[in-house]
Amino acid sequence: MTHSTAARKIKDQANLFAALGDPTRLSLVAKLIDNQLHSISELSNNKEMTRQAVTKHLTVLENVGLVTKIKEGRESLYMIDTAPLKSLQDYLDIIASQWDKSLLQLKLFIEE
Amino acid sequence: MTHSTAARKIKDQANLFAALGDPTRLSLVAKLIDNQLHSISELSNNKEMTRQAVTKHLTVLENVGLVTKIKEGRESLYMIDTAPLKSLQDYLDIIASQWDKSLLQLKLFIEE
DNA sequence: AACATACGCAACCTAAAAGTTGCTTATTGT
DNA sequence: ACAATAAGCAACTTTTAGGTTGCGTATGTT
Repeated sequence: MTHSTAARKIKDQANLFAALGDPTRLSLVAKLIDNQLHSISELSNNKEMTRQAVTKHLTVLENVGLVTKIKEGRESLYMIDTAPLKSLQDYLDIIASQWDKSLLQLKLFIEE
Repeated sequence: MTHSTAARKIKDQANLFAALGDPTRLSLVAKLIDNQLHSISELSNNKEMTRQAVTKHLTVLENVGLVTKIKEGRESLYMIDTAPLKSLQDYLDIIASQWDKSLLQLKLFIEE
């Protein structure tokens, strides 16, 4: 329940970035972006690593809310959730706007 | 010069995410966003870690192009570069739009 | 000249991430 | 019933990230 201090927030944000900070997980997101359900063994195909390794990566993505697991029969199906991605977009927008504001203030300072 | 295969691209992108995937580096970016030059020792203040640790984090940020180092006298001054951030924004936009497109196709499929 | 400040370099430690191997369980197909 | 497929669990190894300590060097200050 992530009790909301500023340090907590920045840590959550960092965890989200970190979840995407791995080539394997990034390619998993790319595969899942078609909005379909994908099983673990399907996602493990064409990867030069074991199924268990892929499972771990999927768990990392799940822990930050980027994917959801649905058990169906003997399969574990994963689907993407874009809400965290939108959160990241907002974060980057804030940084960018903050930067623009600083630039403006710098300009005003120089011209005064 | 990062010879541009698809694997290379996804790795670069992952490195960029990974660079932001640490609370310390995220707070460094927050400090640098004021568009001013900041020395290492200044950036090390109020942090419960050594100057050398901060230096390492700055190097990570520098390696992905998020900051630039300028040597001035005995000081090493860092400034932010937002180009990589914009690249990340573009990346997230692409993912989001891809997701929307998939949703549309799914809707069309269901309705046909 | 003497001292303090700012930093670089390199070796080292430790904890966590990434990945493997081996085994077990549950589900599906024949 | 039997074989094959899909996945979970746990122990283990290896690599890397994050951080410290110690020392040297350059620049600034008095």
